[in-house]
Amino acid sequence: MVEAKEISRAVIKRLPRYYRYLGELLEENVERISSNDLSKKMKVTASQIRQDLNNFGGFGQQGYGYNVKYLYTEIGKILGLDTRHPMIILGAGNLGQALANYVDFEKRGFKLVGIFDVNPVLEGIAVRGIEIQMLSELPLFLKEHLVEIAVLTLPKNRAREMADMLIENGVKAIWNFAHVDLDTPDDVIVENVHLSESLMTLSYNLSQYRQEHVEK
Amino acid sequence: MVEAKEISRAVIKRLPRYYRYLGELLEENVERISSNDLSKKMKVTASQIRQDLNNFGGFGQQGYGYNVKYLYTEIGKILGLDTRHPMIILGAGNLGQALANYVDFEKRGFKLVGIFDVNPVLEGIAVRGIEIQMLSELPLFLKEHLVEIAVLTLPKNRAREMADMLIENGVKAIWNFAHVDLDTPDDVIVENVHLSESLMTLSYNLSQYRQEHVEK
DNA sequence: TAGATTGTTAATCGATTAACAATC
DNA sequence: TAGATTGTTAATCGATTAACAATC
Repeated sequence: MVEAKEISRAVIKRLPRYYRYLGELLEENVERISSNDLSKKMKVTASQIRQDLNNFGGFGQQGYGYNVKYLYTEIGKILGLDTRHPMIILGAGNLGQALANYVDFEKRGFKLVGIFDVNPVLEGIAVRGIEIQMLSELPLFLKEHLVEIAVLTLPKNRAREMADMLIENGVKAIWNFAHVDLDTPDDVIVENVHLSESLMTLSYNLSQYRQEHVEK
Repeated sequence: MVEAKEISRAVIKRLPRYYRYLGELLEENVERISSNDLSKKMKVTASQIRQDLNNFGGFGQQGYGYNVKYLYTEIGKILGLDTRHPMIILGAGNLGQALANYVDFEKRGFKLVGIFDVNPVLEGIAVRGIEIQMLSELPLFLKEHLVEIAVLTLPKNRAREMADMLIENGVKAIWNFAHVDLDTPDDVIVENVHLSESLMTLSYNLSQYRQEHVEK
């Protein structure tokens, strides 16, 4: 059977934040929490929390609230953190290496199985136990290994061709740090992280605030 | 005089993307573009483009469209990219160094003036001409230099205390890569980049797609 | 049982799209 | 002038908040 109702992007974007807060509560050994208490911590409305969670099922109990551990586990499942996701990184520059070294990913099921770069100087250098390979070896690698997620941390000119090659070889999701919008078929998931756009948003808010508060 | 109407967050988040596409058109020596043609390139509605831009003024001309260079420049101004933003990085790990090395920021007015870390091994090492200093030197540095933006690329336990210290010393904006929500006064701008949350969103979409298309 | 708090429906608010008169 | 395309108002759609009956 196929899940019918489409869940809005806005809701999904909020799930990881719920997951983070519940994880913290769990570490503090909090057993249960009401939508009201959680709403105060997270600075959202209790109504939104209940509404969001009920997209996926009734995780709470009237008069009690939500069991922290249970809810944490369930959201983890919804986010697909209970399964193993083999992942490769394309581009072993600072950003690629930063992501490779990020321990938490492994905990959440994101298993780094390869790192690739064009720079021959980097060949063979190990990052978290994974030796950097040449990008030219990637097509063969993809034929021999199951890779679910590819992380693109390379310059934008190379990103597009690499995306095409990845898709051709069955990669199903791309975490894209290059400053381009990739053109991909519907069955390939793309999640963009455009850092420069994030910084520009910050810059806008800064200029805006200044204009509103500092009379010239 | 103070700008009255509040512009929605959704619109602001789209501005950098317009800016990017206009920059590309500019490089291709395209002189003018209609909202309709741009909408096809960007895969948004023409209506949205016109609506968005008209929040800031009438940049187009009936029967002609928009002058690419003019619009590019104007959006740049709106985003505050025409002014210099002195910036420091806290945390000189891979991520901090990746951001420090990102050339484009400098082009857009984001001027790196300092890098700080706790690790004494890193002290004095230069990244893009800026020597890494110890975090303990930061309060004094802030008293002697004007810093507008601080980039937080350090572990979450340290992020919160550092944010407090930065704010106390007059820093007006924080680009936060730590996995915490900072508690800051209204006049301090915080832009969060929660990478793990982005990856979880990707993971959700992957699991979701699989459930919808692969019957068990 | 009484009190607390969810799940869910209804009301409100905001954002997107459509339509078209204004105008270059 | 005729054609193109904006700027802007109105209509629609979607997301958030409020309210409350259901129920633990």
